Amino acid sequence: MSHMGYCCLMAVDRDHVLRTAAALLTRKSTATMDEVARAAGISRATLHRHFAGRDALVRALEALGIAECEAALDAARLHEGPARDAVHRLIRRIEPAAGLLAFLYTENQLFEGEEQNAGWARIDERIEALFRRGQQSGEFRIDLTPAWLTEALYGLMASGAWAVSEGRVAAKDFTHMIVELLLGGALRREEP
Amino acid sequence: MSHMGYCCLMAVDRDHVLRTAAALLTRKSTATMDEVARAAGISRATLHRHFAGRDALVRALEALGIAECEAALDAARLHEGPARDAVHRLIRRIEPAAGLLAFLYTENQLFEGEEQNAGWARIDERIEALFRRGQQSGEFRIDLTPAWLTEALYGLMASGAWAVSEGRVAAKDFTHMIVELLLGGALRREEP
DNA sequence: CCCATGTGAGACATGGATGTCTCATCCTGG
DNA sequence: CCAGGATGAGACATCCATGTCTCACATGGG
Repeated sequence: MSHMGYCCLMAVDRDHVLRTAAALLTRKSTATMDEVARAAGISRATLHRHFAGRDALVRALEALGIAECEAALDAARLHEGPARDAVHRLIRRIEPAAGLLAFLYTENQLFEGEEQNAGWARIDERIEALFRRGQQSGEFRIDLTPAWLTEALYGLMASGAWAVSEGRVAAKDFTHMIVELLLGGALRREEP
Repeated sequence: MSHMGYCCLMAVDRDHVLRTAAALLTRKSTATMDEVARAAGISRATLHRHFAGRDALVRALEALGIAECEAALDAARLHEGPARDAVHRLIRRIEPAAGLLAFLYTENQLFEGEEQNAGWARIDERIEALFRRGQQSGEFRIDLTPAWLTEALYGLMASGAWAVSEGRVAAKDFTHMIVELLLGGALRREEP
């Protein structure tokens, strides 16, 4: 416990702050650093000690989102079994992070010129690969590109997260609504 | 031409400014008033003469978006013919405004407490009615609520607009991608 | 016990966007 | 030609979020 630093509190707090910030920014993406701090139950000074500025906070949030996404990707074991079941597992696993992802998704829309975190490219690639596999196995229709299906998945997750947070959709239906809508469109219709 | 006011330029310019601002804010939602003005080819002073502040501009943009939406709703004649064809017509008609709608959709997410324009409620209701009609006629599955289908339509339009603007999807495929994905999910599968 | 570290509260300066105002210019219609 | 409205350029003042710093406190370990 010597070289680990002062105490174990720092890492714990950092994670707690991060998750609180994610929850707040999901609802109000323009929240002030002060609001973020108060939401986490700490002062603005302490918040700034952990994350040097809003940029750093958002970047940390991005890293968290990427990590949770990749964890979900791993846990869903995308290359096993039918692609449609893999999509279902993916969405189920990723649901807890949907709010954070929605925030980051819209946030990234205004990064325009700047290069974005390479993690997103890896994630995009893995999801696209899943849809491609489904197309090659004949499960998914081929007139919708994997890139579009991936983008649509992001859009539906954002819509779903917002709809839930505004009470237009029950939280318990989240996964079902998204899976059914996305798969119903992505699955090739069975011929009569 | 006497009581119409000074000259015809003002109204024309107002519309031009509005559309330019819509195009810019669609790509960069944090654009400065100065950037908006320069994009429209006018000075910040003149922009401020037409729209007293950013709030007023966004509100005007919102009114424009609502007007275009309702025009699309009218033109699509939602209560005629099969519901699935009506959905197709709606998306086709609404496509030109998709970028603006995407901007307003995400913008509205942070209006949190404030009451939002009643126009959105009317539009939501008309779209939900369309999905409800499709469910009652047996065209659409009933396990996805009209509210969710409406929300999903917004989300897919936003995703589609962004995907097109970033070159991940061809602009000419916009309507097809959205209609096929949404309807494929909303349509009841034909029993084998 | 006493010191070190983390923290909260708050002051202060800074920067960026915005609202407002003035003035010179331009154009157009009478 | 001339007067009035509209515009562009720019100067300011202001507001708000942010970055930075100081100081007092408390808490826990040596």
